[in-house]
Amino acid sequence: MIANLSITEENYIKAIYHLQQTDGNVTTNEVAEMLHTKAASVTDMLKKLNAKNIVNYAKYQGFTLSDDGRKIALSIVRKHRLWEYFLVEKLQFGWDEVHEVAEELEHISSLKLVEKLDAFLEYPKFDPHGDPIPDVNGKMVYQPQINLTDLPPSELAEVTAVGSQSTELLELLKHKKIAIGTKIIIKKKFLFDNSIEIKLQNQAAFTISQQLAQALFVKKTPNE
Amino acid sequence: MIANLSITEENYIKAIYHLQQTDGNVTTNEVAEMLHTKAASVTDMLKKLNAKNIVNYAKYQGFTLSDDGRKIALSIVRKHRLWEYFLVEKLQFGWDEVHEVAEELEHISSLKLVEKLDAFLEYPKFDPHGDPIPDVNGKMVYQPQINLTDLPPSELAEVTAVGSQSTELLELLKHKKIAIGTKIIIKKKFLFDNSIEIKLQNQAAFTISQQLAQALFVKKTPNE
DNA sequence: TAATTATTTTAGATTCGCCTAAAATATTAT
DNA sequence: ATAATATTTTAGGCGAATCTAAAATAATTA
Ligand SMILES: [Mn+2]
Ligand SMILES: [Mn+2]
Ligand SMILES: [Mn+2]
Ligand SMILES: [Mn+2]
Repeated sequence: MIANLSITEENYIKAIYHLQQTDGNVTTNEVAEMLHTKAASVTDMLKKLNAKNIVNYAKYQGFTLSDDGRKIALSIVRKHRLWEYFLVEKLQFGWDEVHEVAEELEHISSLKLVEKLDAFLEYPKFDPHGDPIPDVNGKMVYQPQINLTDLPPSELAEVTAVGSQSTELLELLKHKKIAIGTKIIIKKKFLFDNSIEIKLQNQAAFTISQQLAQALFVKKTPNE
Repeated sequence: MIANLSITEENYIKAIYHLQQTDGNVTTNEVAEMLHTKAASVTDMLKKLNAKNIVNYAKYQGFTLSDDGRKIALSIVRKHRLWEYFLVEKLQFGWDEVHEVAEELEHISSLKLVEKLDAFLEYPKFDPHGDPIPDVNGKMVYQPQINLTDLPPSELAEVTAVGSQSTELLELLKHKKIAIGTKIIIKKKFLFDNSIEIKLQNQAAFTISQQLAQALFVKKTPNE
């Protein structure tokens, strides 16, 4: 059951995992776009992963991860998010700076390292972007959250996650002083451009774009 | 000046660095042996590194690192030893378990990561095996130390470093309760097999082999 | 349904790191 | 100095991961 995969193979497996979270069945072009490579390269890799029983693949039909594939993907996601947590909490990185570094660290193979790191960090449940960290067995906390655009006006909510790790998004959030845990109330929705007027604690209300609202996930907070 | 080297290239550069510490001029076969590869592969890589001005190489003449090459090597050694320190001091690894993991971690490219890690560890000067950690500028503490075989009898000394990171050596040292910092006195040298009778604090004297003695480096301690 | 367009796969090359076998060069022994 | 041996380099090839261009298949549109 011990995998011994190349960094490239691991990156493909993780990409397929993330794509099938939203899409179900994954396509060649989606993977190519996500990994900044070409469709032909993806097909080559799919044949390899299929031969290793990591992916269920039939020509022209799309594909999904096998059970083994999903386990591997979860172990990579686990490492990625644990390292991100380490970078932010222990090394004082900004939450907008950690993704690229974790992209490398997630490929360090030592199992012992992951478990010791997890213990050192005291078994965190969420990474700095609000995404759940799988445990040793691949289990993670399900956080019931909704998109900010689906939050009704006047209800207090708390930011739980962001929809992407792009520098651009995180830069904007930093400027607007919005982070994981920030309390938010929707004041008004504008139908013209789907922009939303929101209010944070101890701050004047301001308006954010539809794009930004869609990138924010929240959970409703008991209005104490 | 930014390098962007493959992991393989980095491993060659580090190997050449270590070999030239003892040998001065380095040979193809030495590198091949250290990296468990073949002489022909080393020649291929030397051409590449020569083209990048990382090594001074002339056919059949042996080679050394260029100034650039040395800088690169030092930055890899710095990362390797910082990570080893991290693994032992923060994650509670044994000193005999960290070398292989650091062999991977040393290739993580983020400069910011190294500096933040160094700060987090409070700028350690030596790794768990007693080897000095280069600072950002490649400078490291010179520790005047001698081989245990050169220590005169009856002089109190302290173990400062070990000559290799092999599991076999570290296992033996653990069993004999010898570590970095351990105080040692030589009781007697046996000419027949160059074995040495030594005594540690609060322990009965025992004899160690020539091979083991050669793997230990010490500094003389003011006999308070 | 048939034609057009989009997607996916194959074919054929390229680069990197590695190998074995043979040739070139250097070293050592006679 | 010449021969034998050791070391290093070259020649030629292989697998992994990538690419472009062309062919195969699927999906969409007319
Ligand atoms: Mn990655
Ligand atoms: Mn994250
Ligand atoms: Mn290495
Ligand atoms: Mn070390």
